[in-house]
Amino acid sequence: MIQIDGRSSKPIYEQIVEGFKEMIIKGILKPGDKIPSVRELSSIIMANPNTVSKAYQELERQKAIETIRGRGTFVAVNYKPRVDDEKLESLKGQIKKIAIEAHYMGMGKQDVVKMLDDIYKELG
Amino acid sequence: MIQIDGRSSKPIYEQIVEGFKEMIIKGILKPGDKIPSVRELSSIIMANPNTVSKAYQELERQKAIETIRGRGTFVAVNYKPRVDDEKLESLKGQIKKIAIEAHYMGMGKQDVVKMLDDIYKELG
Amino acid sequence: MIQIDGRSSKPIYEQIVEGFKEMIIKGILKPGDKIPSVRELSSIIMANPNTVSKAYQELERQKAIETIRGRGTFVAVNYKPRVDDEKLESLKGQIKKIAIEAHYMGMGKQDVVKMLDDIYKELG
Amino acid sequence: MIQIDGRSSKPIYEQIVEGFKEMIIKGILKPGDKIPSVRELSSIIMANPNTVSKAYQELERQKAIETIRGRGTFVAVNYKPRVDDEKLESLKGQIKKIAIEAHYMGMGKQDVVKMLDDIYKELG
DNA sequence: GTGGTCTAGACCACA
DNA sequence: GTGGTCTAGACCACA
Repeated sequence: MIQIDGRSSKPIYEQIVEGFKEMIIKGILKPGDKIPSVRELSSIIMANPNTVSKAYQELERQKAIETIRGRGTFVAVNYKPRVDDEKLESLKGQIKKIAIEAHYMGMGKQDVVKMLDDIYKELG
Repeated sequence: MIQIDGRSSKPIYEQIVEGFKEMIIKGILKPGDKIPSVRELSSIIMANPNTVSKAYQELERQKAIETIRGRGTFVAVNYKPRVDDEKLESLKGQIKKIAIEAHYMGMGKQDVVKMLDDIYKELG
Repeated sequence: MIQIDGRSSKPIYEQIVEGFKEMIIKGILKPGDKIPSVRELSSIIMANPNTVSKAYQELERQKAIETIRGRGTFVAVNYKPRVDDEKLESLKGQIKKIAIEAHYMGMGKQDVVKMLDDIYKELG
Repeated sequence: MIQIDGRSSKPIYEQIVEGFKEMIIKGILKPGDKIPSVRELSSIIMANPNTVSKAYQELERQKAIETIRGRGTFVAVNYKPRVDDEKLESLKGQIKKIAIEAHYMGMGKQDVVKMLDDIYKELG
């Protein structure tokens, strides 16, 4: 299901959040699909339930998933993109960072766009 | 000179590193240009000297700047891009994250490429 | 009849309790009216019978409904308001919380009173 | 400083969140004021640092406070009310609940408005 | 020192 | 069983 890299500098809860969002975008998980309970996932990926819980709460805050009392947790059915000024600014900052880093690796705009192409192919 | 945002979630030392690299790419700083000493910069941006020092060490490790004993610190003159496999993988990961986040903000590939265009215009 | 939102953060049994009290205040349910049995309601709203039972017990404790052995459950006929000090304090706390939250949404006292007006119109 | 009631059914972290917002509204804490560090407050109110941390993160998410790296945590200076549809709906629901509960305590609209008056006097 | 992350483990309300 | 809350305690990056 979700691949967790304990050696990564990226926090586990963040890997979980991104992992689910990626699977949803790829269509591996569809709106309305049930996802594992906190306890289930924590035992699967061998992480503490609190860590998984933190990830789920973040995903719920972002409206990517929703919990239905007594039924479980599901991929949100009515996700509406939220255009948040602050988030947009953050995204721009991240892109700028990538452009700079790419440049320092000898890569120009073409190369970055190429990588972007590959990513989008992977995401389907 | 360099803009530091203490409110940002991005560590200050990282902001310094990125700030210098950005100024170098934009040509505001040219190879051979002298940059402020750790003490100078730390007093200018009101940051802990240790923080500035850490940033300079990172810039030096990346060969973006070089220190000449007794003379000061300078923008590296003969920077050679390094195509590090590990870094390339990290870059790809960052781009994927951006694609996913953009998607969750209702933005598709076109929009991301558009933002990339703007960034490259800004970097000149 | 009663609308239950499993996605709400509000417990289902609480939604049932509030739902009945609202219908009674609105006059949709009148003193002496029969209400569904636990089993009936639980199958209607697709909830666990234990959940409905808990709600009914709470409503009974508050004297809003009463069960007559062998006959069924009914809206209480002679409801007497109870001015419980503890409850009054709790109510005040809830109102304070609303005032604070409203303030943080840029709403002043006027706006809250306006909302209160609307609510009372809705309740009839 | 902040009063925590361990006997309350309201979670400690929520009491902290509300407590700060109340003090800010009352003007006891002003924009730019420093608030205790997580560790300080946790030792003051004798709660676990994690609990305080959770409260601070929530306050930061709500833009009520902000952390400046290496300087500490402060009451936000540029708070802008956010008019969130969902939050507005939730507020309405809470007000309705109050109206219903008040009614069941024999209190009408006038009484609720009176309580609201008192609250706003207290908040200043 | 300061906050962020994580684990282990407990208790509780809810369904 | 399920998620939410909390404690105790550890480790780490950052300043």
